Order: sequence, then structure tokens, then C-alpha cells
Amino acid sequence: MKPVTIADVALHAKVSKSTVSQFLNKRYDYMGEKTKQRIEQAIKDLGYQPNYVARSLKQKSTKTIGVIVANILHNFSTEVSRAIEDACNEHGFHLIVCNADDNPEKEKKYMEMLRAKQVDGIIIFPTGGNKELYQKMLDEKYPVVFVDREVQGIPVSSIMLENKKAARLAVEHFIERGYKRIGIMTTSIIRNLSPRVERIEGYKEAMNDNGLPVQKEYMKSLDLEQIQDGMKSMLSLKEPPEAVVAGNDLALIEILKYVKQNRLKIPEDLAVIGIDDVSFASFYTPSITTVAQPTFEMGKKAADVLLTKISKKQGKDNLPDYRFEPQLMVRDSVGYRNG
Amino acid sequence: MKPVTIADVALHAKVSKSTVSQFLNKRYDYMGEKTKQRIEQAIKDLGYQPNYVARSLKQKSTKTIGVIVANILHNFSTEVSRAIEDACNEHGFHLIVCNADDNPEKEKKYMEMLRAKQVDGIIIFPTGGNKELYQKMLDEKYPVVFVDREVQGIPVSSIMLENKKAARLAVEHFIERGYKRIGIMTTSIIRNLSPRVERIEGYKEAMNDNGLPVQKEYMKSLDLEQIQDGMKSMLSLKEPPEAVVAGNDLALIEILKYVKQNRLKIPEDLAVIGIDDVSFASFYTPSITTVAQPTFEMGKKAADVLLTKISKKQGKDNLPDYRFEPQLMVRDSVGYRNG
DNA sequence: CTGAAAGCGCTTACAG
DNA sequence: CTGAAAGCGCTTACAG
Repeated sequence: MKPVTIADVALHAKVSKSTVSQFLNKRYDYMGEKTKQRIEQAIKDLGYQPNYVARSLKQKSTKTIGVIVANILHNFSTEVSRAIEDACNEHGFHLIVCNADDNPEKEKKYMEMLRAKQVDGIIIFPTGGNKELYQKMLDEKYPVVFVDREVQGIPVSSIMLENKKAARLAVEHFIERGYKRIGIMTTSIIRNLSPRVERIEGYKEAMNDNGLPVQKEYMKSLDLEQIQDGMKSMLSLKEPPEAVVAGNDLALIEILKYVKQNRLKIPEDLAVIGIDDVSFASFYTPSITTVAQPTFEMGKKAADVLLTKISKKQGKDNLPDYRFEPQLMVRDSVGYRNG
Repeated sequence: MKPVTIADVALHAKVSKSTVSQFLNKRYDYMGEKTKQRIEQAIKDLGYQPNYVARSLKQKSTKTIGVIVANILHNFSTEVSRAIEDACNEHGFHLIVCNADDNPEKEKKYMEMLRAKQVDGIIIFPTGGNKELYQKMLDEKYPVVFVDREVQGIPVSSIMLENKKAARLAVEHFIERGYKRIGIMTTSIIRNLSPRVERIEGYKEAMNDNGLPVQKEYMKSLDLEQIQDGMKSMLSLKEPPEAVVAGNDLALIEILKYVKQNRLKIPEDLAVIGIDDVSFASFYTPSITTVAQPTFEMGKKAADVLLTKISKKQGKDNLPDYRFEPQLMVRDSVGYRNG
């Protein structure tokens, strides 16, 4: 069962390989009507299917882009990836999605794999742990776009949320509802990931602007496994917070687990707002107030920026960063406090 | 910034391309030590990176497999895909995951795309709507494995859950807890997808075996958008069910939404068991009793079977179907009824 | 309007 | 122990 090639089609249709190739690429300009028909028939008869690998080798373009997400467990990653896929499909590009699992080693392996596979460009949710490689790609003028995070000292244009504003939206919603003792719990910031740092910064600014004290004990950044313990110690303070901002979806889930295990009531015992929408927000009991990212727009923008870079074969990364507006989704996990 | 090729390395190291290729493929058998070192140095100096596209063309193997899931929104799809990826990585294979979105047209497009890209084999969660194409791949002895579903008349080995048993587990758990009026709500069965049909069959058998009547009004199969209406009419019966089995995760979510909107209490007003585990099962209020699929094992098996087919280049699909055991995860969405 | 020839970057018998 | 040559399946100037 040898695969049929363009040569077989040519033979069958009694034309040359070149002509078949022209036909396949829809360059009909000067092609005779019956030539066309003969080729079409031959393709059908033989069940010919083109071999993209051969084409890619010759054209030096695979019409494929790579996406490396830092951690596929974030709802954000999945949604943005889907938006990227939609946008790419429209332009005839395919996608290979890889999960770095928050591990710079894996990220590196995937970057190398994708380049070896000759993808035309890469969209990275960077772990931040491969600066040399990011820089190398820049030096080689290889098309790259960052999503979610920026990396200090690597001038690649990045598609990000207005993270400060996201935290501010949460804090100010609490304040409007009469809350004053407001905490924030994020996942670990050891690698100084920009969204986490910025969200904490936004929290501080919003507290300050509203005349509320910024207390260390109310701000924790921990590995996922430690968040429940962290909640415990935060809520064991003499003056525990009455409300808490979850830095992302996974942090939110840990908080919800803690709340359930300790039979606390939301929002009576603890009000909660999560940054990042979660699948169950609307039908959880109580439904969860969140600050949503415009994942669809962000994914589309990432694809557009990358495709632009690819088509321009452009060298210097002179494209700006893009910041997107968070949106408060008011639900029932925040009550009313009369201060 | 021309990419550096094997020819450049050869020149730089003052050996032939063949020798460089031998080196890259670790066929050191007869290679002189200094030759090796010179090549190694040249690769470093030039920053050479191999081009898999060229290699694939020559070797007629891309070391890549395709996965087409019927609908990525099912938790099951995501988990199985990850398990497949892990298993493939161990064998040096890469993955391209596509989402058919329950649409046979898309599925077809992806099958063709993947084949054009010369993937070495495909794992399909079949929509069931492309029998001719499935059959064609079989005829061509192209390596394919099905997951989740089987397709009537297409003898491809398939990795599936013991669906009947899954439904039975749910029904019998209800019965043990004293429930008698038990319904089942699944997503649409217009295309006769095997898991849904089998789960309904298992429900009927379990009801029968336990001397309970099988009533049409207690069994509904609807499009997602209609499930809430379906619940409404089921619960408006003179003798409404006190317990309901959700045919899969998405059906479960619709039921939970309905329950919330109508301020029903689980399990007092309605007990619920979902087939398929969901991310929030353990920390939902109440936590949700589910029948979980062993997604990790299933994904691993799918990968193993496919990789076996690939390595054997084997023609006839003489491999059997594989059925996996569902597992009841007892939580709090089922109460105790004293009949 | 169509065909012959070169070449994309590799690998692989085979010769020496 | 290493190199010259052919070939994987395409595309693309170029010639006619």
C-alpha cells in the first residue's frame, strides 16, 4: 500500500509533476480546461493526498504555530488556547499546544522541539525560567509572542491583563459593600511572575487609596499545597480578614476547599472574589463573584500579533505590549457589611 | 540569518554530511574520537539545530501522533489527552490534539489535516459521522484507535468504559440508600453514540434487576440546551423522581444549574449522581457523588495500543476492544430514604 | 500552456 | 573509519 505521490498523479493524468503541483496550488492561470479535468480525475482515481511534510521542507513554512502554556490547569490557558486556535484556523494555520507544567526544563524542551519541527512561530505563556533561550530567539528574529506574563529584560511584546486593575476591582467591590478587613491570597511568587506581583501591587494601591491599612498578615503568596494552611493562619488572627481576594482560579479552589472543610459560610464568615472566571462560578452555592479576563480577545490578539510577525518576517520586536481590561462579574460570594 | 544546516556543520568540522548525520543519530560505532569532538564543537559553534521536517520526509515517520477528541469540553477528553501525552512522550512521540466539537465535518477536516501532516497514527474519540473515512483508513492499514465510543460496523479496537456498569453502579447506590423513583438524564442520542446508549441500557437493566419499574417519563436524552426544560417536566410529574443519574459531566452541570435556579436542595429534594468525575465534585455544596472513569489508565492504554500498531505496521486490526471499570465516588449528593 | 531540472535538509546503503 | 551519491515528495524559476 505505497502512498500515492504527485508523480503517480502526473503519470496517470499524462502531464508533468509541475503541472500537477500548479493545479494543487490553484494556479490555474494558463491551465487548459481538459488538463485540469484530467488531473482532477487522476487525483480521485488514485485517492491522492498531499504530503505537507514535503511541501513544508521546500517552502520553509509549516503553516503551524506552537503554543506553550505555563500550566494547562489554569482555566485561562485553555480558553486562550482555544481562541488562538480559532484565529489561526481562519488563516490556515494549525496549532501544537504544549504544557510546560510550570517547569522551565519542560518549557525548554518544548521550545526546542517546536523549533526542530519548524513551526512558523511560538506563543508562550512564559515560566520566566529560560531567559537565555527567549533572548536567543529574539536574536534570531524568530517570531514569538508572550501571553499573560512579561519577562524582565526580554523585549517581546506580551498580551496581558491589566492586573493591577483586576485586583483593584475586587478590593473596591468589597469596600463598596462595606468590607474593611480584606486579604489577598495568591500562588507562589518566588519566580516573580508579573501577574501575581502586579495583582498584589494593585491590591496595595487600592487599599491605600481607600484609607485602609496594608497589613502583611493579610497578604500571602504560597504554593498551592500550602494555601489551605495559609488560610488557616490568616483566619486565626486576632482580627481576621472578613473578605479575601483569590489571586487566580487555582488559589480560589483551595480557598473554597478550606471553607468547606471548616464549615464556614460564604459570604457571612468570609467573602470571596476570585480573579479569573471558573467554570462553576455561576452555579456554585453561593455563586462566586469573579474578575474575568477577556480570554477570547486576548487569544485572538496573541494570534494576530504572531501572524503579523510571521508574515512580515520582521526582525526587531517593535510591537508594544497589549493590556486588556478585567471585568467584575458580580455574583453572591460577597455580602453587605454595615461598617 | 540563514538557518544552519548539516552541510554547514560538515564544512566547519571538516567531515562529510554523512558523518555528521551518523553523529546526530548516535551511531558512533566506528567514529574516531576526535571526529566526534570536532563535530560536537562545530554544532556548538554554529548553534546547529536539526530540522525534523527534513528528517521526517526521508524517514517517512514524523514521530507524531494525532488525537481528535469529539468534544474538548468534556473533562474526560482533557484528562485522557494528558495521559496519552505522557505515555507518548516516554516513547519520544509528540502529540497534536484537535477538537471536533461534536461536528463530523470538523472531524473529517482534522483527519485529513493530520494525515497530510503525516502523523504516524491517530487516536479518535469518534463522532460516528465519518464511517467512510474510518473505513478508508482501515483499508489502508493506517494505525487508528478509538476511545470512548465504538462505531457500528467499523472494527477498530476501542478503549471504553464499562458503560452499563457505570449506570448500574449509580442506580444501585441510590437503591441501597432507599431511593426507588430514579430517573436518568443524558445528552442527545440522535447519533446513537455508544456510551449514552449503553448507560441507558445499564440503567434499565439495574432497575429491572431490582424490581423497579422502567418508566419512559423518567428517562430523557436531550441536547444540552434543553436539559433544564427536561428536568422541569420530569420534576413536574405527579410522581416525580427523587433521584437522577446524569449521563455525563455536561448533563450534570445543567442539572445543577436547574437545581440552583429553582432553589431545590440536594439531596433532600433531588439526589444526584453524575457519571464522569468533575473538577468541583469534592468541594461543591453538597459534594457530588460521581461514577469516575479511570481516565489515566484509559489514555495510557490508548497510547500503548496505537504505538503497538505503529511499530508493527500491522495491517488487520486484530486487537480487541478494552473495557475499563468505573468507580463509584461516594460523596454527599445522595441521602438516605427510608422506603 | 506545459515540462525538465534543481533543490529544500536530511538519511542511508554502499564503496573504499 | 569516512565520503559520494541517491532519494524522500514536493515547489519553483525558467525555457520553450
